[in-house]
Amino acid sequence: MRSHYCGQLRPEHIGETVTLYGWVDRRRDHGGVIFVDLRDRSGIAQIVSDPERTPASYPIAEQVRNEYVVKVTGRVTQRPAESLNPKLPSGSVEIYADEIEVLNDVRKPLPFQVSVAEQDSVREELRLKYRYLDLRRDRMARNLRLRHEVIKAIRRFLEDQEAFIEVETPILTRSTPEGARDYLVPSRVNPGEWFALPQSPQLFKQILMVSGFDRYYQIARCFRDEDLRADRQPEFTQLDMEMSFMTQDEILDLNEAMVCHIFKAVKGIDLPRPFPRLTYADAMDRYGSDKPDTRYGLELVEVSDLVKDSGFKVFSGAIAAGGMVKVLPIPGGNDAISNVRIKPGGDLFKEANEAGAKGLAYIRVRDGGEIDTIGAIKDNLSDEQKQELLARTGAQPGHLLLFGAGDAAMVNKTLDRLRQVIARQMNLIDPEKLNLLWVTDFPMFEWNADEKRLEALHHPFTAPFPEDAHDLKTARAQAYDIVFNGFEIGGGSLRIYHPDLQAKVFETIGLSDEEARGKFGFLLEAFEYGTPPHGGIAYGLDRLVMLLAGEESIRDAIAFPKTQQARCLLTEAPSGVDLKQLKELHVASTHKPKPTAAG
RNA sequence: GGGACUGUAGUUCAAUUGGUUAGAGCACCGCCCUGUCACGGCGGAAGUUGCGGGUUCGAGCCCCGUCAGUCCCGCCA
Repeated sequence: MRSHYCGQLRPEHIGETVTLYGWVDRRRDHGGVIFVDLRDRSGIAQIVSDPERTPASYPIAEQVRNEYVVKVTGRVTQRPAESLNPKLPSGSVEIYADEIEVLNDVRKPLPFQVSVAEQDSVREELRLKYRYLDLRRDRMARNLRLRHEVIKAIRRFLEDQEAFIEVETPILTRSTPEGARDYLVPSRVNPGEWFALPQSPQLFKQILMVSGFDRYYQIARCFRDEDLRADRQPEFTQLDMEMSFMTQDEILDLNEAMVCHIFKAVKGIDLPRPFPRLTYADAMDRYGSDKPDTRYGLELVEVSDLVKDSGFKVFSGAIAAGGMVKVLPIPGGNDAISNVRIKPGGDLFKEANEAGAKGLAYIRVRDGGEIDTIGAIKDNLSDEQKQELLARTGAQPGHLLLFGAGDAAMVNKTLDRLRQVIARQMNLIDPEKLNLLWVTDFPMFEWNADEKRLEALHHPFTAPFPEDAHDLKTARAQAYDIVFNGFEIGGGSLRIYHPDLQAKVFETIGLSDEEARGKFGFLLEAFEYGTPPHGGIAYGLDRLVMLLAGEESIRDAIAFPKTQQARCLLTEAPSGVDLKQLKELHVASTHKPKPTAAG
């Protein structure tokens, strides 16, 4: 006799006598024959009980109701073909039960329907409060198994094929140099001192390179105390990697192989290699984004030089102020997008407005080829300029051209948003497409207008290209992001390993030697003992799983996620604590803890 | 910190735009039928319309506040 947990019955088990455990999905009895659908990882195993053969089982089976936990012993048989409904997730085998034992009851009614057939959308609040039931549902169970398969594929590839080892790094640690708020933990034995939960294992993995573990990885939990989004949780999982003695190209190549291995293992898909590589400058130029969705066209065209001397002040003024004018050409946009939507009050205007644009100039190319546009363009651009515009943007009859004018960051942000919204609305996205690409050559720094200083775009240990190192302020970094269908799923860089270059970078971002020593002196000291050239990458694992599962929220890729208020509805964390606990931790209470549900 | 949306039976949704006893599907309970798979038939129970206040002859609907959830901006290597 074989014993199975939770099903796994397959046609090759026909004829065997098995014991099966699981949750009953449905129960019906027909003429003394009991039918029980048992939830199974691959669908449904059907249990049949015949009271003529097994009279003793009938009274027991009668108790079987939806969601009850049962143990079934019986012989596996083929189901009659005509009884199979191909639209339902039923299995092709059934068990002729000799015995059905109810192992446990379920409280009724359930907070929401869990059965396989009922996949109604349920309020997320309820799903999170009763997460154990939510995870019993097909969709979530599938997502968690997919997550497991992804992690398994990562481990197989990195450990078995590429000789990486996993090293765990501390959860109780110091603040890392990344810019998010830390979660803090008071130290009882060190009054007044605090640990921080890691925002990433960044410093430890670089130290491991100094230690000679030249191929490190970790499935690492990370914490950032910032506001939540559909794709951001305060506690998330990173695939963290670091390796020594490798060039950027070698690192990208290895990572491509890994990503392909994952897609093959969990989706059975062979991704074409190499992945396209776009420089940051190209990505911004063509898409206005450093994580472009290349599943559709709608590429941007800069026309600053063409309109810089025009009488249209919005254009010429923007350029005079150091900005740019760019066009988003939309094939078929003339019909698909009405003026109402572009003008104040319209949805596209609002999108542009939220990105910082004051308005949206446009040109329509009517189906006959004649041009229709706003007055300011009509009056202030010559016919030659208009024709040149059409030629430059490849505009054909039916095109709509939307203009962005102003400082480069705003123009790119505006047109990037419009590009995405319009692609979605005009159904330009092929759901079958899986576009992976690298964005490389990021700038080292970006200007922080609030603090009036340069800031490391990636982090301050990122190495510049050697040929750019003479002028760090404008240098390109040896940094790279991997983008999947418009989502950044990972990013990394080669690191600085020479103290004098590191000092120059600190100087550039206005960090004094003293401050740098204070923040991560231990790392700088470690670097004095023979640091190998090294670099790495980190992937947002939850986000990757979300995308592979076709979900739109990272919460659907995490077993026990937090709400947008960073609360856990299942455990009701965070919660107040006893004053006694606070005293032991040398923490003064200034806020009354919120009353818990328990009172 | 800010903007938007949502909250009605266990659940998913209705409620003719302020009108009298708040309905339906599924789930639940009871009975019947019986190789069924979203089975079928008959019947039943189920509601402080998130909570508090206000306007009104009258509020699920309007106003104010509050709580919770979602999406977004800010924030986030």
